[in-house]
Amino acid sequence: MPEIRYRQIAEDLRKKIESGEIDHDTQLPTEMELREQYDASRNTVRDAIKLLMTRGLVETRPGQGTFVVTKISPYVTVLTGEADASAGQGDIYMQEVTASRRRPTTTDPRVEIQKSVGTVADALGLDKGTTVVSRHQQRFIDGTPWSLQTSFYPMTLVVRGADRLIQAPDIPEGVVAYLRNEIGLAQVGYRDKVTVRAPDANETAFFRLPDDGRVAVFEVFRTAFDQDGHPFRLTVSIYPTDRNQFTINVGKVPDELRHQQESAEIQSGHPG
Amino acid sequence: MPEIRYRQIAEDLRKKIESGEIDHDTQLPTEMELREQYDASRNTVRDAIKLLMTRGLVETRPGQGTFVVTKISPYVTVLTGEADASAGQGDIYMQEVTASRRRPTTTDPRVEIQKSVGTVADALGLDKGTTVVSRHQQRFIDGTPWSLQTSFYPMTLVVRGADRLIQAPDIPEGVVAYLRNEIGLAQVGYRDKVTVRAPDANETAFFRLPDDGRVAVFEVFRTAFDQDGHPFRLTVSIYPTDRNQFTINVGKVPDELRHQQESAEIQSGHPG
DNA sequence: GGGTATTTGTCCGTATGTATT
DNA sequence: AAATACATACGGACAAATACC
Repeated sequence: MPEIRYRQIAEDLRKKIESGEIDHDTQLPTEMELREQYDASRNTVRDAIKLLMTRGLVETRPGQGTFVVTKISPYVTVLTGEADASAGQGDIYMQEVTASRRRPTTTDPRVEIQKSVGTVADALGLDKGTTVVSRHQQRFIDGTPWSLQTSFYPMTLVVRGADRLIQAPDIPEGVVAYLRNEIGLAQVGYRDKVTVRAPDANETAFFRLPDDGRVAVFEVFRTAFDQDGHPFRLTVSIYPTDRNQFTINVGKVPDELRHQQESAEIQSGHPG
Repeated sequence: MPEIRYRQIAEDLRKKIESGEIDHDTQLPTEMELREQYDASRNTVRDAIKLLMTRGLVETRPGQGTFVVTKISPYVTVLTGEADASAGQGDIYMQEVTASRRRPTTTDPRVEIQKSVGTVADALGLDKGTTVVSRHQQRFIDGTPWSLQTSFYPMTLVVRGADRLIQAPDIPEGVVAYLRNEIGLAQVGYRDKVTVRAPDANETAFFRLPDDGRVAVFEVFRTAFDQDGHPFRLTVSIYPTDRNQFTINVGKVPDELRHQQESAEIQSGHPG
């Protein structure tokens, strides 16, 4: 154990939190009170609190105090669906297994024509700088920001006749079904790559994350393949790690009986 | 943009880093130099550096300086293998697609008899407190800590004849193959749940992570099901998020041609 | 709405400790 | 042993956000 003051204080507070002595969503003593309790300076107490913050145990609210964070029941996304997913609701082809009545809503896609950068060109098997169509959406669950999603398609698909990719703000039957019906392009499989990184400024704002990099985000790259084994779409989805989890089913698995924990809590909800 | 001094300084440094003006693995100006450059106090400069640290852009080394972090090429783990995985090498049943010559090594399992806690009992469909066998392993790639893995089996499997679960330190043909041959229990599928959380003290030490909670860990729960649709194993695997990534293949996907980036770097290697 | 007390956020200066070269 | 650079700890001052009257 370190003899360093602010770590000792943080350790002591951590124990009190995890033992339940200080309950969820309740307030810690103020910095002045802690300063007296531990006979340390206010800055040292603040260093201890900062440590607990990066560890995700507490949060501070200016003008109010320091509070033990409330765990929110996570959104569950199943990454293994049908390979030929004709899931039907526009670009939302990832199936969601969530608690009862949770329902995702989605903004209309923002459609752009772009030069493909390295990552996109790489995944789609194109040369860097090739023109691609991007369709960007914000997704919410019960009104709270859930995910940012951008799909990239080679411009050649539009040339081949799928012109609604760049026209229609929304494609009700789903892009996969549309491409199959319109130009005979079928999705036979996809590959997901899941990584974690710090959020950028846009993501921090949209998800209302703390503006230091404490809460990381999942970055899911989904590359879809057609009947010839060629990639024809890259979808990049971003999810905050503090309220999301993924499920992957392989082989024969029973349906998930979702024993919903009673302690289901309202979305944390900084009053701000 | 905020008029807050330490955020301005952090922003300015971030731009210089991301524009490449300060290259990877090179040193930033010292705190004293930054103090003069920005005409701020040393503490304010340090606040800026702390912000860049939680965002994972720089790292500090006492006695040396502040350095731009070097991204390390990630270990890639494929979560979708064969449902009846008889993968052959003991408890390592997750297939690894990694750069050339990377090879995992594994410690002998530490075998324990435990009372199942909530999570384990839940996943295995047992009552809380039921006896289970746990087999814990540390896994390395090229000698660097890669993953911590613990598998839980109901004690009833041992009663049914699979006594090497509690005896043998290692089961060369793999636990799945052993259970099939010994007691006719076949794995027909599994379900993975992937979450991210802050590391605990053990994990921080084993992975040699910074001792604040900056670097989170993946927590992968794999529940394996037998031919009757009953869960018979829970495996919990921990991976640091800063050097791991997961791949999920669904449907028909081409083999991955791993265009290894030339910039492959040695493991970051805090000299500590 | 306004004013005030409370609480955290920012910024400064200084001193001393610890790790590395 | 000495110099350098970051880490810890203290104290003080003022700003900003919030709650309450």
